[in-house]
Amino acid sequence: MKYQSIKGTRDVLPQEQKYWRFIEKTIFRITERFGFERVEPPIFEETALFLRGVGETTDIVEKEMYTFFDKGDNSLTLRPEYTAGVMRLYLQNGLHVAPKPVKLYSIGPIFRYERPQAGRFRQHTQFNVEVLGEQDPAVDLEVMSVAWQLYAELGFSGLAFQLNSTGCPHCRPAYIEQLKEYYYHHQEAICGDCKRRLERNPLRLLDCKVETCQEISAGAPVIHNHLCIECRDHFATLRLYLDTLKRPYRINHRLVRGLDYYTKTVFEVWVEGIGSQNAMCGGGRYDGLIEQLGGKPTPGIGFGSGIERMILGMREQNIEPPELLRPFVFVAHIGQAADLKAIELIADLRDIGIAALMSFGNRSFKAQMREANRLGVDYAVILGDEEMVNQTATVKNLSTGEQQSLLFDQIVPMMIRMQKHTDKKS
RNA sequence: GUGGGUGUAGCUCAGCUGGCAAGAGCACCAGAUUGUGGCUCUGGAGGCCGCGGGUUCAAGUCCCGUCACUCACCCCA
Repeated sequence: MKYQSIKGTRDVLPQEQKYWRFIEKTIFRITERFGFERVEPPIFEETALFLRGVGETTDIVEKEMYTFFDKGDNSLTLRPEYTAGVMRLYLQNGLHVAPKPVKLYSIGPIFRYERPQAGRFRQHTQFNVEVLGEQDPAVDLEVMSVAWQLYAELGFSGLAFQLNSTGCPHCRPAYIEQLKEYYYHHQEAICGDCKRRLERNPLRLLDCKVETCQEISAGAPVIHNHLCIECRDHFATLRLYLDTLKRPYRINHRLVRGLDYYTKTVFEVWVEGIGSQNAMCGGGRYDGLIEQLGGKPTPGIGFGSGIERMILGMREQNIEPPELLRPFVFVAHIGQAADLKAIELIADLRDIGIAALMSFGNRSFKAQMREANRLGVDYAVILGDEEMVNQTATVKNLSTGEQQSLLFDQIVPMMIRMQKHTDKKS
C-alpha cells in the first residue's frame, strides 16, 4: 500500500457515523437548552496566541504543537486546544461588550503531536464550552451541568465528577512553596519524573502513578487547607450547588490540570474501559486568561470533551446510538425502457424528498433484489418487460413481502403515503 | 522522547517444535430459483505471509535490521 493515514489520525467510516450523528444532535439539543451559542475559530492561529494562552512551559507548547511557517513566513500553529482561540475570537469580535455572561460552544478538530495510544490521537475532535464574564460559582455548576446532561442523554451510567480547586494567584504560590518544601525533604525517594516535576510543575507531583511516590504524595500538604477565603467560599458554594442537585462528585486533591491558566475550579469526568486515558472531559476556571491575552480582567470557565473518547465509552458501556435512516425505495429495472423509467422515477421521488435509489449497470434481477434488501429499503419498485408493456410498476413491501401493481402515475403518491405512515410508527 | 506487544485475504484471525502449490469465518460475486430479497446449500474471486538481509536442502515459521501498527509512561480529550 503506497499511502496510509498519518500516525495518530484515523478514518471515520460509514459504520461509525451513527455515533457521530447521535452525539452531535445531542450536543445541539443540550447547548440550545442551556442557552449556548456556537462559534468556530479557525483551525490554525498565529503561534504566539498559544504560547501566551496555553503557557510556554506546558507540555503542549513545548513538545506537542504542529507549528509551521506559511509562505509569508508567519509562524502558525494548528490549534492544540480550543480555549485560546475562542478567547481571541471573543476579544476580536467585540463579544466582550455583549451582555454577560457570554456562553459559547464549538465542535471541531484539535491537534497535538503526541504518541498515540488507546483513546489518544494526534487529531481528535472536541466539544468545547466556554462561559465568559461571570465569576458566580453557579456558572461553574452550569458548565459542569452541560457535560453532565450530555453524558446522561447519551446514555452513560455510573459517571461522577472529579473535582478540585487549584486556588488562585493569591493563594496558590504560597501553597506551591509549601509543597516544594515538603518534597525537597523527600527528594531521594521520588522518581525521575517527579524530580523534574518538582522544578517545572510541582502540582503534578501529586498525580504521580509510581507507588513509592504515591506514598509520599499521600503525606503532602493538601491545597484545600491553603486556599484563600475567596477560593474556599467559591469551592464551598459550588459543592453546595452540586449537593443540591444530587450530582455525584468526588473531591480529588490530586486533580491538577496541565494548562497554566486554570484557577479555582478544575474538574473531569472519567469513564472506565477506554484505556488509561479515561477522562472524557476536562476543564475548569481561568479567571486570569483574558487579561493575559490583552483584554480587561474577565472571569471564564470551560471544558473540552473528546468525541472519540465518548464513542469509546459508549462502546465500552454497550450504548447503541440510533441507526441512521435508510433509503426508502429501491427501483429494480430490466431492459432499456425500464432503465429510462427508473431514472425518471427516482428523480421524481427525490424531488419530493423521498430517499430513492436504483440499480446501476446490467445486474440480474435477483442481484438487484439482493441489493434492495442489503440497503434496507422499505419498498422495491420493479420495472420489467411486463410492466413496461402495461405501463405499470410492481411495488413490493420488503418487510411483509406483499406486492401490488400500480400505474406509473400512482407510484409517487403511494410512496408519499407510505412514508408518512412509517414516519408515524417511528 | 522511553518501554512492552504485534505485523498472514477488504475485516477478524488459525497456521504447534521450519517441509504449504498458504487456511477459516465474515464481507463480496455467481449459481441452485430462466422476473423476486432475507434463510440454506454449492461454487468463484481475492494474499510478493510488512520490507530487507541472514541461517538452512527447505523459512509464514528461526536470527538480525528496518518500517508500520498497537499498548503503556510523560502528558492529555
